[in-house]
Amino acid sequence: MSTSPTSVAAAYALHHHHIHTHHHLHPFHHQHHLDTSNTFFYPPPPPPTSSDSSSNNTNDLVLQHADIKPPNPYLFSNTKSISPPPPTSPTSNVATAWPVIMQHHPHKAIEDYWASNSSNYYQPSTYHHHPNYMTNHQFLPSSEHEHHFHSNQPATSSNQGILDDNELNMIPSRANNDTDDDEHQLHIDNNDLNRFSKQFKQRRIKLGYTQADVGLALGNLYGNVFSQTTICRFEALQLSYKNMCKLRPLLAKWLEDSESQTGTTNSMEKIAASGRKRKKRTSIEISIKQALEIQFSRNPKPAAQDIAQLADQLQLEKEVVRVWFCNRRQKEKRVTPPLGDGSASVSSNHHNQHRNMRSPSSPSTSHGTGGDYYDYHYPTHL
DNA sequence: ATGCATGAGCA
DNA sequence: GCTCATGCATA
Repeated sequence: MSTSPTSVAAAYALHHHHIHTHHHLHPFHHQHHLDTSNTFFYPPPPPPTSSDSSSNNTNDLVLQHADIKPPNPYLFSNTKSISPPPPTSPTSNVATAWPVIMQHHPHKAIEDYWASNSSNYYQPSTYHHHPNYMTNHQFLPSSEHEHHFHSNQPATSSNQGILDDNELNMIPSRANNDTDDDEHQLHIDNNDLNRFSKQFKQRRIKLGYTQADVGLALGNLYGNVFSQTTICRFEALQLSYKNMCKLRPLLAKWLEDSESQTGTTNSMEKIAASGRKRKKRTSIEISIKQALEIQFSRNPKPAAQDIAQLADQLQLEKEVVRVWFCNRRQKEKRVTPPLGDGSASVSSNHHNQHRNMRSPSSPSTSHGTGGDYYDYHYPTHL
């Protein structure tokens, strides 16, 4: 909150080219859907004051991934298709294969589900089904790295003083704390990410771009667009460690390019909606959420049967409950996980992930801190 | 900024 | 059915 009212531009353009070849002037102009809140505000004339004091260390940010190819002019250029982006940089596991994958293969079960709940679905206005949309899944290594997460940094509160302006100091964190050897490396990365994300946000704002703009720009650069949500989460370190690492080089490059060519104009358009129905977001009552939280603290991975039962008790669809748990688990894996109260910590057999101890005081009671959303204090559960 | 959702890929 | 990346819609 407190963000400028214009901060959210939830429109996406999908007119990026896929790597190989063509581009196209996107045929879609989706003008509606610019509902009130999601207005478009395009990069206001970047007040480029290059050499901003704080940016003295520009390199500090953009460098690390030397693999990233040099800046290109096609940033934000709507009309163009630039030549193929770097298909094979290391970082590019991220941007390599760009199959235009757009086939839907509906799972039978889902179809059935839809059929029986048609009223709960609507036509999404997404670019997901656009031919140029690509998922990043394909080039993702594979899921292993489970053990890389627990290094949670006190992202917010602990280092408030930081980056006030031109400070680039590093995050205090547990620098000298060499508890875990194998984790050592990770901490470094985490600090790096932490610092980067902050700087990124600062500069992004300085350049006058919204999170949504950045997402679109990445599409121009690499061919794959990202949503405002993703950029937001990146800045807030609310992505998995791996995901953060994957996006960092892309964002670093964008930043570099943007800062170098101030003044470029750009235009982005949203593409038309298409495709399939999307389930309406179910709103789970706060009390129900509390119950779910309690269950989660007891067993983050309930069996199908448990889910069914829970769903029944809570009067929710089983699928909703299942998804809730999936999302909840994912949340635990973010670089900056939700703060939970110690008492409810997950049992988990594998190395217990230390949650970030952002505020020593923990929370289970209603404290006025900003933490809120998850500060239900588990009422002695069932 | 974030809650609930989708879908690919894997087991 | 899970994980993981990602996003629509909304608070």
